Amino acid sequence: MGRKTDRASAQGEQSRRRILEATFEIANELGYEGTSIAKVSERCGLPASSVYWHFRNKDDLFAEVIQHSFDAWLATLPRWEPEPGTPRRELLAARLRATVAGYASSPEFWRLGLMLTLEHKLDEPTARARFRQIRRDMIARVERWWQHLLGPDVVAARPHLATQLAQFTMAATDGLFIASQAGDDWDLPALAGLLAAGLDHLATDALARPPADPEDHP
Amino acid sequence: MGRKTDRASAQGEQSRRRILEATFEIANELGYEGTSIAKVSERCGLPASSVYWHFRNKDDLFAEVIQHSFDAWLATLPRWEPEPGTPRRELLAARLRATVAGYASSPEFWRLGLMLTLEHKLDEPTARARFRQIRRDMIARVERWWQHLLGPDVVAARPHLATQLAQFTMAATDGLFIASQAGDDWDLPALAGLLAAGLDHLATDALARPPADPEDHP
DNA sequence: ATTATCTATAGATCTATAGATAATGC
DNA sequence: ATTATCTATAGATCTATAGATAATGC
Repeated sequence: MGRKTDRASAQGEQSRRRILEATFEIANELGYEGTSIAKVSERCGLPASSVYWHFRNKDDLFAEVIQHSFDAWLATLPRWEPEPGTPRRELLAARLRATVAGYASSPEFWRLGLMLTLEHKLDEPTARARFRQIRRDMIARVERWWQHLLGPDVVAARPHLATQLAQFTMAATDGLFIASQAGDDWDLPALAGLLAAGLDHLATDALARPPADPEDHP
Repeated sequence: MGRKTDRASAQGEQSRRRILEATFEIANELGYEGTSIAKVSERCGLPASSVYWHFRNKDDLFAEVIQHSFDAWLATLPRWEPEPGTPRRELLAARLRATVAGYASSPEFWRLGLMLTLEHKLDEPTARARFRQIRRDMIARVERWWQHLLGPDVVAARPHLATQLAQFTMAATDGLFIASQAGDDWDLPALAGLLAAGLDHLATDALARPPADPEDHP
C-alpha cells in the first residue's frame, strides 16, 4: 500500500528509462532475437545486473519497451480534424499522406513491431502479442474513421464495408512502410495520393452495387 | 580448371544442402541476427566446423541461403497465362488472388526477405542487399505485367503509369502478407479482389485525365 | 529499512580455427 | 592428392544471480 508514495529515487526512474531506450535502439537494428542484455548493458552504460534489477528478464523488458515506445509514438500521431465540407477524397489523401510522412520521419516503433510480427519462435514473447494487440487497436481506429467518412446510413446498410476498407488501408500503408524501409526510392506522397483515389473509388463502387455480400449479417 | 569435373562427392553436396536448409528454417523463425552457427550446427546435425568448411562465414552462408531459397521459391510461382479476351479486372483479380494464396501457403522466403529488410545494422549483410535486388526484380516483373495489361499505346503516352501501378501493387501485396503473418483473420481473397477493383479503377482513372504529371518525362 | 547500483562470477553458448581422421578417385 | 568430416579447444560473449556497497528517507 502506498508503495508508489515512497518515491523511487529519481535516479532509479532515469536508469530504467535509459535501459528502455537502449533496448529500443538495439532492437530496432537487430530485432528481438538479435538483442542481448549484454548489448543493452553496454549501450546504456549500466551493468547487466541493473537491467535484471529493473526487469525480471528479457521478455519482461521487451514488453515494457513496446509499451513505452508505443506511448511515445502515439503522442507523435497528428490529431485528426474532421474539417467539415472537404470532399472525401481530399480527406483521405491528406490523412494518408500524413500517415506515410509520419512513418518516414519516425519509423522506429512500427519497424520494431513488424520485426516482432515476422519473428515467430514457438514460445512467443509477450512483446509480440502486445504489438499485435496495438495493431488491432489501430485497425479498429481506422475502421471508426471509415465509419465516420461513410456516414451512419451507409454503415448500417453495409456493416462490413468499413471493416474491409480499414483492413485495406492498413495493408496498403504497411506496404508503403516496407518500401520506405527497403530504401526503394518511390514517390511515397504520390503513392499515398493514389491510394486515396483507389479507396475513394472502392467506397463509391461498393455503394453503387447491392450488398450481395453473403457475409453481410454480423 | 575442370575443378567442377572432380565431382565433389555426393555426400558433400548433401551436407551443404542440409546446412542451407537448417539455416533457412532457423532464420525464418529468428531472423538474421537471431541465427547462430551453433544453432544451425545443432539443427543440421553437423559440427560447426563443417559449416565453416562449406561457407566462409555467416554472411556468406546467408547470401547462399537467399539464393538457394529464392530459386526454390521462384519455381513455386504460378505461370502467368495471358488468356486473351478476359477483362482486365478479372485478370487482375485472378493474379492477385494467386499471389496472396502463394504467400499463405509458402511464406518462408518472403518472410525472411522482409526480416532482412527491417533489420539494418550498420554493416549490412550481403543477404540483405541480395534480397533487395530480388525485390526490385520482382517489381520490375510486375511493371512489365502492367505494361502488358495497359497496352503499348498507353505505355507510350504515360510512361510512369505502369511504374506507379506496379509499386502500388507490390505495396498492397506486401501489406496483405504482413496481415497473414500477424495472424489477423482477414478474408485475404476478398481483399485481393478489392485490390484488383481498386487498381482497375486507378488505371482507368489515370487515362481519363491528362498526363499533367510533371515527372512524366523520363 | 528501502532502493539502486556495483563487483564478481558460474556456467552456458558461441565463433572460428587447428589438426587428426576417413573416404574417394586417380 | 582431394574432399569432407570429425574432435578439441581458445577465447569471446552472454545470462542470471549472489552479495557487497552506497544513497535516501524515516
